Amino acid sequence: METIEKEEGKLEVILKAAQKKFAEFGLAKTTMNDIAAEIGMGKASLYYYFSCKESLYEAVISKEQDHFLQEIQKTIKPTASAISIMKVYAKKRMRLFEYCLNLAKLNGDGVSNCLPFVKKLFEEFGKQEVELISSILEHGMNIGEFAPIHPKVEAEFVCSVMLGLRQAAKYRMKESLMTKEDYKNLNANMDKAVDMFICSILV
Amino acid sequence: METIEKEEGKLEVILKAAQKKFAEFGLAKTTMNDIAAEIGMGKASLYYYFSCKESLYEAVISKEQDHFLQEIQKTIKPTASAISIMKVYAKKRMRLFEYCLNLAKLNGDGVSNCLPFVKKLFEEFGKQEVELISSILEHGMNIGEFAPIHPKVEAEFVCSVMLGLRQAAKYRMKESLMTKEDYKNLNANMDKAVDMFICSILV
DNA sequence: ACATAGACTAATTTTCTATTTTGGTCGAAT
DNA sequence: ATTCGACCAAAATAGAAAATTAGTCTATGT
Repeated sequence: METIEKEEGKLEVILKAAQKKFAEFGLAKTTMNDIAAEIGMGKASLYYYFSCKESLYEAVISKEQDHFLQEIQKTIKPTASAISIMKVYAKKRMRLFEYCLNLAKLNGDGVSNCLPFVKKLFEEFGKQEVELISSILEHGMNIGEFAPIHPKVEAEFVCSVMLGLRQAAKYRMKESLMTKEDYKNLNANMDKAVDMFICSILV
Repeated sequence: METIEKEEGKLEVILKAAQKKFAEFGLAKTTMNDIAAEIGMGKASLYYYFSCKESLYEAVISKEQDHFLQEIQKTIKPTASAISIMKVYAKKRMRLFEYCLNLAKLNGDGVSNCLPFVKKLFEEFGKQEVELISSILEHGMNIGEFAPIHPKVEAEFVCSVMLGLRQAAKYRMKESLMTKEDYKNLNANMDKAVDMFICSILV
């Protein structure tokens, strides 16, 4: 029995095409045809794998979310100091958003004018990130780096600041698209904010 | 020669009506008729005082801006510690936005999908606030409370965080309107962020 | 001159309708 | 198990018709 991997599963191929098209046009402006055409398939065939457009979009977001959280998890070594983990977190978070474009869009566009199920996806991701940061903070408390705090409360605060800085960057930018310069500035602000936060909870 | 003040100037009356209506409906959805009707005037008469709708809106924003900056200036006593000034600033800023509704809207709504002249108004206000905070930080440096920093850079960072937190709050809120609870949370986050910031630049 | 407003216009917005596109289904083919 | 052409109903789009609205001009009273 040979497990040949020359071909990735069809599902994977579809997801990649969908990821690409959704990132390019957004959920509303991407048609099922766009996605099918991208991989030379018939539109109807997509419905063999996904019950509807929304579920395909959900799968794409889920994929990016998993990738995001998995990559972040890698940076968390129980041996490392919580301080350095938090610092690495901020940096890696920014870099990951460049790959997880749909996730980034979810964080960048307003969530008020979007479908309820998209809002749910965003909130779910937010919750998971709060959870993750909570665990880092707890780790820091356990090894005596951080003062006794409410991990969840503080994690929510940090997430608000990070989300906010991204929004503020979009708000302030000159063109309708963020330039390299904008990203550089955003990165700097993120690092600064996280440093400040860490400083504020040191023992 | 007697200076009777029983009647406020017509210009003032118009500005108040415009402020009210713009705050209620926004720039686009407020008609010159709405404003004129509010004070029992003919629409055409407004054009005796203001050349166009935009200039009337500008005047309203200017008025709120002046009020905002003037009120803030009051809190800055050269004798007070820069630390306390910054803390008061954060609190007063939030309270003032509840009165300067059009200014708050400018800060709350996205600025990307609006007229260029509105974007300019926002940027101008932003600049003035950066200037103001800069002066507070410099004051703090002069009296030896704050470490040697670049006041403008730090001021811009604080403004980004404050703008961002407001945006994040809008992002996270359940309803399309902010509840008392949302405001309470936003207030807490603002205070916390400013405290953190102050802490980060102490000598 | 100072203020005000009715009547008017050009431009913009809104509304309504005809047309196309798109999400989704089904049965046939492979 | 997988793919797709043909089809449908719903949604988006486009374009013309109708209604609002910003702004002007002139007349009128003060």
